[in-house]
Amino acid sequence: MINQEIAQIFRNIANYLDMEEGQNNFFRIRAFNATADAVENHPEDIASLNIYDLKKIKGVGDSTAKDILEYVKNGVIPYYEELKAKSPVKLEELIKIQGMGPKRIKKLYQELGVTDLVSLKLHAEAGNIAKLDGFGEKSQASIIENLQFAIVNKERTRIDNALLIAEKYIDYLKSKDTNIVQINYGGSLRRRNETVGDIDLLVSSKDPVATSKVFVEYPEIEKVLGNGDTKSSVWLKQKIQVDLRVINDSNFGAALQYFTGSKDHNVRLRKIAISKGLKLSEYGLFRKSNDTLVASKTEKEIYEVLVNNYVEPELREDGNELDLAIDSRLPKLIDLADIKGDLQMHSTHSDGKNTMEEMVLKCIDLGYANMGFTDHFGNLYVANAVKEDGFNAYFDEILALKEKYKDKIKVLAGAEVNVKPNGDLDFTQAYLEKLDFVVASVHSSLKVDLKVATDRYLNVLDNPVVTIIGHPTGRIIGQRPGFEFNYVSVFQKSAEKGIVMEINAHPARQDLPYHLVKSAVKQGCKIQISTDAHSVNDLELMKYGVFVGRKAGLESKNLFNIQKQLP
DNA sequence: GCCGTTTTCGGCCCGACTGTTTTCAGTCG
Repeated sequence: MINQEIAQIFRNIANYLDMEEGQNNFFRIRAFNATADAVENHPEDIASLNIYDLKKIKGVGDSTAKDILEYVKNGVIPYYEELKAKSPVKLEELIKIQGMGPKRIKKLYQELGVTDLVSLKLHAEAGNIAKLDGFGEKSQASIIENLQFAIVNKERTRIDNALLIAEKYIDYLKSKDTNIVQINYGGSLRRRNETVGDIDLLVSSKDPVATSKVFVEYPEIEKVLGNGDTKSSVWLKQKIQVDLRVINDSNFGAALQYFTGSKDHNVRLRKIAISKGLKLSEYGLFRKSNDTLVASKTEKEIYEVLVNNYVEPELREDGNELDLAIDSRLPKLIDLADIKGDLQMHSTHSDGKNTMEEMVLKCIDLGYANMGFTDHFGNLYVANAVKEDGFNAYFDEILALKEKYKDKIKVLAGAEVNVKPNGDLDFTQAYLEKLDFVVASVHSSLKVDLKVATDRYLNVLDNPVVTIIGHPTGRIIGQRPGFEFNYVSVFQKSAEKGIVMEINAHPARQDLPYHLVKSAVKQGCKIQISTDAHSVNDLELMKYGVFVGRKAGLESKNLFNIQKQLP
């Protein structure tokens, strides 16, 4: 995904414009920032879009669409290069420092000749900054302190880590402060995005000041970034920012709605409010004519007044979900209870940490109706894959467990078979035909062009033993982008052949990603959510796959039911 | 620069916090 990279460039452009002398750039600056947000939040890789699709993204217009195409083609945006060349200041590195914006950077350059982190440090330590108008001792001290933070790269945090951090923080707050009435996290974490930039906590409290104080006393804090009566921010040792808002309990719903976003969703919802003679803010939904309160206590009331139906947080992205709500066509989203089995897991036969029996017992614990072993098959050296001579030992153990636990769970014999570059399966077909099901997964030749990747899948789909395509894009979040293929033609063919697309629930994969799940379902594919567990504990990662499914609008009827396929 | 159910021009969100002011500018979300 190139989105983040391009978004950052548009932000930098906005910041350079903000530094320009006397120009009235206010709205252009805002437009560039809006484009940056739009690009960053767009679920598809924008490198794969043409000019028409780019311009369909709200916030991307003629000029920025051309910039994006230029960047994808040549790796530079000429206008940005011009701005950089014209400016003596290394804005990109200075702006990373908390509290430094375009105006201050400009002033420091004009008065002291600060152009980069080195000269900034020099002047701060020499005490020159405190002498400037608009700066003081505190600003100078904070610059010195924050200089070390500029080096910390603010990477996005994977949802599983963010969720753990948020839940732990909430537990701490609840245990230390009895003034708290309601507490929840909002933002992209609540919308279940695959990664989050920061964590937003929302609290209603009988004593906001006391709650804010408890918030900044959390032992995991590395640095308090701000601390007011109703709003505070901290940077944790886990390298993630957490923002707190404290509000009245009577408008908790309105505030939660507001702070859950997304921005696009909220903008559209506010417009709907206006069209009904109402106005929506974090303080509630009000009648515009006389400011009387219409709703604020719960999100549900607000949504019901505005769009007839409650919209689940996972769906609140581009605003189109509001049309579905108005027409009462929202999907009834799956939840964890709809998951009846797990069809991708590994045991000690390949690279798993637990024995088959330990895995079976855990799946019984989880209340599943079925489970399938899918140890690696083929020439996957790193994964200690099962070879032809190991097949019987593998298969017989599953048969024994199948018999032993037949009253409690249906144990299935499967395999995760490696797909060769040409789309053939890397195992003797006659063995595979004995299995209950086969997951075909690509583990190598990940860097191929679209045509090769598409043909590879089209060939896999012709093999009658294949039941499920495992982690279809091959991506690892934060490490590698995965390969692209012609989604529509592959999904169409898999729907025709009754071959199922996987949502690999492992938080490092979340593959298919939600926008591709949408596309697969649109083409008629069934979806299987599996954990790809390599240990007993990994079997509990299922919820992350359910999050992806919910974001995609998945209903239980879209889920694969292997029981129906078996004799 | 972007946008449009008042559409090709004329609008474009705003409030909390901080540090510096003595009523506000800059930053941030």
